[in-house]
Amino acid sequence: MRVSQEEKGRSHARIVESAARLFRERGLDGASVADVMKEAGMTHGGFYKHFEGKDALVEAALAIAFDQFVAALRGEEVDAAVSQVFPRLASTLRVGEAGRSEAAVRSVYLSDAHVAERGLGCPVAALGTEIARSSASIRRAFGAGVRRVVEAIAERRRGTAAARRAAAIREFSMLVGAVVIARASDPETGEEVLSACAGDARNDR
Amino acid sequence: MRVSQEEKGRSHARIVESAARLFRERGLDGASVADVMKEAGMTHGGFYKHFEGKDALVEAALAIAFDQFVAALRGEEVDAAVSQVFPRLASTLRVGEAGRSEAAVRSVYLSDAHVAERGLGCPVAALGTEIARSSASIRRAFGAGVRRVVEAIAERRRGTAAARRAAAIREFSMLVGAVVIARASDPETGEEVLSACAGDARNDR
DNA sequence: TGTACATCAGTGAACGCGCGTTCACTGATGTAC
DNA sequence: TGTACATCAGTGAACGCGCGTTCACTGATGTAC
Repeated sequence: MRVSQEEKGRSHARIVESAARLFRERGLDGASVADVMKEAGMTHGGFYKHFEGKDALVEAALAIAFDQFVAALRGEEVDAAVSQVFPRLASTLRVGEAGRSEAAVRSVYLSDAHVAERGLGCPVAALGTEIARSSASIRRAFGAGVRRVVEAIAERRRGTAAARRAAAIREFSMLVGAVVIARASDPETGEEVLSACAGDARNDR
Repeated sequence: MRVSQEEKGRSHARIVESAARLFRERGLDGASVADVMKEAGMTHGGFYKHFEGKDALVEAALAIAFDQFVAALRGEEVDAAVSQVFPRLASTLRVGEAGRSEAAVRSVYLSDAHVAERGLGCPVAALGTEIARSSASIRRAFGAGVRRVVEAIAERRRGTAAARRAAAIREFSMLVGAVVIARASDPETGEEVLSACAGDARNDR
């Protein structure tokens, strides 16, 4: 039966949010269109009234996953579930003070909560290697998300614009690598990697 | 028809090597058992004379992918195709001198050749986020590979054993993150990330 | 060393299954008058 | 404001397809004597 335009809008939002979580949890291949529609409280047939196909859903899901993640990095209001994954960022990171602000991003990104919660965490650490094999259009959307993340991290740093940006890229790369490795390894190896990356280089020299 | 034990051994090796390349190129889900067997010059039915199932093949493929990668990092003899991806490491990195040796690992890992050649490059950057969703047994094999890589990188550094190891983990995490991001993004974003990570932090301060 | 026979690596058809997508249908919504 | 009708969001069965795995079969290899 037909539903109202407002109801359709709400359905659309539920589909995208379910996709954003399920893709990060189970991977792009591991979450089917039917899984996403079921999670959104519908049956799979109606999906094509909202999207051209699965690839379009992936792009929409990536966009809101990056929205949520960047908002958390900026210390903006995020919904309750997301703020459970990035708690300290949401509550303390609005402070402009550079040193502490940088350290907070690192410790929250490498936290057990974030490593354990793929579905609500960083889309790069959740999906990176699979996106690399996706269409150019999906990779363009992903790259745009990466640039927004880099800007959010760079804002918390000192120095010239170029230096802050380069440092933010190096920091983000290390964080992504650490969480990817930790999630893909046995717990002991994972914990060693996380704690080595959580410490600053100066502590070990 | 039955073949000799030597022939079976050669078949086994061809299957594992095809798998090691195809899994890295196409992903664990993207490369089927039939694809791997075809690449090895056989039909899919015979696969189960060699492995219990696809998971066992994934473990064997990861083991030799890490073997090749660690050998390249150590500057040991590797086969011609692999040395095309890691050329400078194979030829110059046997030198024990720390500073230059570290820089060589970084520049080779971040090279265009490595970023472009998923199939023969670092298994972590090629498969990390998919392995994270695999069985505990596969993750244990992966973690063991990660530890071997960390040891190979740590050997090229100065300082106490613990400091070298921690620094190697941070360096490897950054390299993995940078290549994962570069491959998953549009070319412009990818190049910015690679060049920011190739430069040392001191250049931007 | 030769012979008879059991073994088993590899083939290719077949299996059940879940996938992305299509389609005829339903009935409430939105619109034209 | 009320009526008649076109629209279309959502349902659930069905599609073709490729997947991992199984199986009967073949015939060279390996072994027992």
